[in-house]
Amino acid sequence: MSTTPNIQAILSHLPLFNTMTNEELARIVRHTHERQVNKGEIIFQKDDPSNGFYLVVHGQVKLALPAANGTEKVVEIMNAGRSFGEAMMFMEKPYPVYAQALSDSLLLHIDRAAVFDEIGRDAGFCRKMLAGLSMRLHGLVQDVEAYTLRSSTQRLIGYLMNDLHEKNGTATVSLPTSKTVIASRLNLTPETFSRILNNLSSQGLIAVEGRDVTIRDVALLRGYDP
Amino acid sequence: MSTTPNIQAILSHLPLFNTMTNEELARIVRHTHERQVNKGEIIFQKDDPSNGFYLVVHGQVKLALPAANGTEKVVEIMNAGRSFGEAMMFMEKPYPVYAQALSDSLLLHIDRAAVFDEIGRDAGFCRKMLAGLSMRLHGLVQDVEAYTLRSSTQRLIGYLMNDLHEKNGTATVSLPTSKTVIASRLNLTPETFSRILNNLSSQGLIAVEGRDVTIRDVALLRGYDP
DNA sequence: GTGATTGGTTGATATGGGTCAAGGCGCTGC
DNA sequence: GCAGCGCCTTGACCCATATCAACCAATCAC
Repeated sequence: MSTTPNIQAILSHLPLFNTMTNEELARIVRHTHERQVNKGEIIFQKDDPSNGFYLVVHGQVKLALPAANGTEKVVEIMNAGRSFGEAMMFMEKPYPVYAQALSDSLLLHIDRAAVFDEIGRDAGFCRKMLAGLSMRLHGLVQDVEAYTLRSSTQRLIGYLMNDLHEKNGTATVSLPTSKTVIASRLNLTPETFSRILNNLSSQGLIAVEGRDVTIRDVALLRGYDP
Repeated sequence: MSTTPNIQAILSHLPLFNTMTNEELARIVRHTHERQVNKGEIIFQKDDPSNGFYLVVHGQVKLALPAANGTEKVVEIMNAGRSFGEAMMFMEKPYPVYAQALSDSLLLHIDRAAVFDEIGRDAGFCRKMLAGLSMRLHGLVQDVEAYTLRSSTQRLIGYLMNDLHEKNGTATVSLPTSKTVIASRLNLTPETFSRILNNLSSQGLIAVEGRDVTIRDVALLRGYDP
């Protein structure tokens, strides 16, 4: 017995699979298995070989690079609905990052074989995989732009802008995880992250309360200079 | 009359196309056109819409991001045989970078329509496109690692290591373009680039003569600390 | 040949963000 | 209730790399 939700039902709601016939989906499901991970658990290590890709059904996962003296650099924070590890499936290379659960999470792992098989049968699926990889690539170019061309304050503002649930004039962002992890994602130390929030607050541009950030004037913040 | 080489012949030697039948190739060729560009010429601007991808037949192209006060950040330097612009073809987004010829170059432009068409017919082709995108993605992750986790000296050494034509103990790298462009690629100012080369030289680890860098001891350089 | 332009080097100085250290606040466990 | 631990903040200081400025060498225009 298990609390297993219906894998096929889950997949059928995801963009990557939602145009598949039941028969196609069934083939995928046959090569999919669930993986329940606890907060802090490592999903795969850097340099592990890849034989499929993962989907976050619920929970939260980070991709990160090990850095000096046990520290890390967070590359991506992934919430429910996102997939990861596709790219390594198509190459003969091991994972260049490791994956760790930020909270208790339910993942699906889809075997490379099923994906390769389906690519051969379904050009639409192939195009979706291409689109997915293209999105990731685009995101990484944005990241490179941010890391190399923008100041720490600009990176933080950019992050808020992406995650904000735009209301009218005032907007709110709920940070999806700890400030330390987000700081790392933005290539900042927690200290600097804290100071920037503090600085923007004292200028009246934002208000911070725990993980909730209120943006007084979106346009003003977007145009912030230094 | 033209000095036009045979497009089909060129394509047939590239990994992406070399398993195609003549018929398949002919379809691609029908949607391919040459583009001769002079040194310094812009191939496309950031935010231009994409309707295909490019191949460098000969010459050299850089992808770059505009930065403050007319400067730029070089994202990638591409030599003959490389392709670029694939990812944007699969999304509804404009180019996130601009492309400029670093030397007089001959490019091929392959229309998105031909690619999409061929993806529908040839799963092998699709897999190769996926592999190509995956390689780019992997490269960008490496870049992110370099920018965020490594010192300027380590980035420069890493660059030399990738480009070296490994001999026995001693190795040689011929910088593929000006030091200024490579510096930008590594997210360094020309001044810092120059100083690092100088510094490594004075430690006897490398010898620099114009664009030729000789590495005395590859293992020693690879293990260099700061 | 001469001036102008491009690419590279060198030195002096500035600074953004990191590092180190200490302390606070709010959990969770018992 | 309080010990202990994560997470966050604050302050003092430091350092890697950028910036600014001057200059040199090679190449190019004509």
